[in-house]
Amino acid sequence: MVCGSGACMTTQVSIGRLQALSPDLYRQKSDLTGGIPRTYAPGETIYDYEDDTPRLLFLVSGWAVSSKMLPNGTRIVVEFALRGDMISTPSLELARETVQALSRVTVMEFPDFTSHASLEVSPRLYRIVLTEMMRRQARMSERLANIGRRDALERTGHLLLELATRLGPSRLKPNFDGFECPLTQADIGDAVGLSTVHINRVLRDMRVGGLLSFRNGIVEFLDRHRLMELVDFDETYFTPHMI
Amino acid sequence: MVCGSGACMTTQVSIGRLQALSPDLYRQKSDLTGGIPRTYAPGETIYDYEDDTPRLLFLVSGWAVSSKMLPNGTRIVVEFALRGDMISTPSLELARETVQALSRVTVMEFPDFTSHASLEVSPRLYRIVLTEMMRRQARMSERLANIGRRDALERTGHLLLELATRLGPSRLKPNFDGFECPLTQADIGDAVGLSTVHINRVLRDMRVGGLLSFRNGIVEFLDRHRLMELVDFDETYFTPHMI
DNA sequence: CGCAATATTGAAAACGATCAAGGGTCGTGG
DNA sequence: CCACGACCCTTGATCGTTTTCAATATTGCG
Repeated sequence: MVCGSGACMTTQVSIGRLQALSPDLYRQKSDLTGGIPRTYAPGETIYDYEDDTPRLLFLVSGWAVSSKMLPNGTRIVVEFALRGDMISTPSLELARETVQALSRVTVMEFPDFTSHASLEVSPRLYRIVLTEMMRRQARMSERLANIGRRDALERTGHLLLELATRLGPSRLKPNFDGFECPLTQADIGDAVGLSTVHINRVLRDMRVGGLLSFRNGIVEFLDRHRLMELVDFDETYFTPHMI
Repeated sequence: MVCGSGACMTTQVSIGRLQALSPDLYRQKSDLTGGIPRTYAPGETIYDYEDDTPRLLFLVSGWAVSSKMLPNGTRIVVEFALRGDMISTPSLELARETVQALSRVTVMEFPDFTSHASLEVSPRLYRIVLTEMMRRQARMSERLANIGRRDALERTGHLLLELATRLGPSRLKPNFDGFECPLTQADIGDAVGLSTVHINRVLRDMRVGGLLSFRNGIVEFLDRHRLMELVDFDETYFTPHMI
């Protein structure tokens, strides 16, 4: 479905790179020493439940998608992972999810201590993993609500607003309300349970309605306030804990 | 939405009761000593993110539902919890979920060690919580796929087959393939993202099609094999890890 | 420059929601 | 014992949304 583009490359991750994480995350995650940094190109598979042994992966920069294929040939996106997110746990194996890079991505890789009873693990490390899993569950719970009980406009609006909120204030240009977004319309459709064609129509309606524009990999909120009202998006769902 | 029927009652949970858990679960969960047993009547609220302080709750017997209300007035069911499931974590607070009893229910309650950095916690306890969260994520991931990429028949078929698989072999009568199910059609609709009316029609179609019957709180598989094929249900998704 | 992936639009059809009305069951109180 | 209300189930008719199919741009990239 997504064409991989070569083998995984291992690189050095400089301190500067790690500090691309927000201050809070950096303080917390920097406890995770001994990880192996790796980078992936867009389209590459980072983790595949079928081939790979469980390990812990933290996304340092870039976008990744965790999805699964169904027997009927369709795909469902379980979540889009952003910098700071833990993108792999043994649960992905249970859930049969595959993680792929959507942009150039840097991850830190750790051995999966949760499978080895013998490993002595610091409570602090356990706490970090637990926290990440709780946040993931909160995101999944929100996605469930999105797909299950909202119409097409609300679903796509919610998804893009969620991503904007999780990314934090944009640093693209001054006075620009939006973000760089490597998703295709097919990705969005697979995330909100709609066909690609319909995502296209919904995005057009939003554009002509002066709500938001998504072209050439850039999402711009033309009127974020009105969009939030229209899809009734509650920002406090995602702040401050979930970001 | 569901009328509570009185205050929560605290009772003794005999060893016999705890052993209602499957052997594996019992062996594992019996490490959890010091919990407080409680029982709830159908319709009672077990945990409400708005009122309650985080704590860990394990379902010993009965059915519970974890759901959330959306600003647009609709409800989404995040999961149905069965015996052995951990039904409350701090993530429910993030995700704004409420847990209610669907039948008479017994739970074991523990303080939430994950919020208190000071608490010395055994790695074993951490492991149990982690395992439960992984299983919950796997279930949520499956529910996401169900709602997002399947039609009405497949969704309801999958849900009922999943519940049957998680419950294990029925002990109702010999040669009976089915289970006692305290869900209403509205519960099912809120779990799979369909209207109550449509759930009703789908169940009728399944009944007249000789696939399954759900009447008076009893789900009976009239032809489980054909149903599984029709909705292409892959049992290995749920066995053996997830049960 | 050319190919492959992605985006765009229209028309027709399928699917599920909604509205409306009625039926069954259970528990409670007169 | 029956009447009543609450809750849940059931069915028909209609409406609206979203899917599907098909054809045509457009974009990105080697």
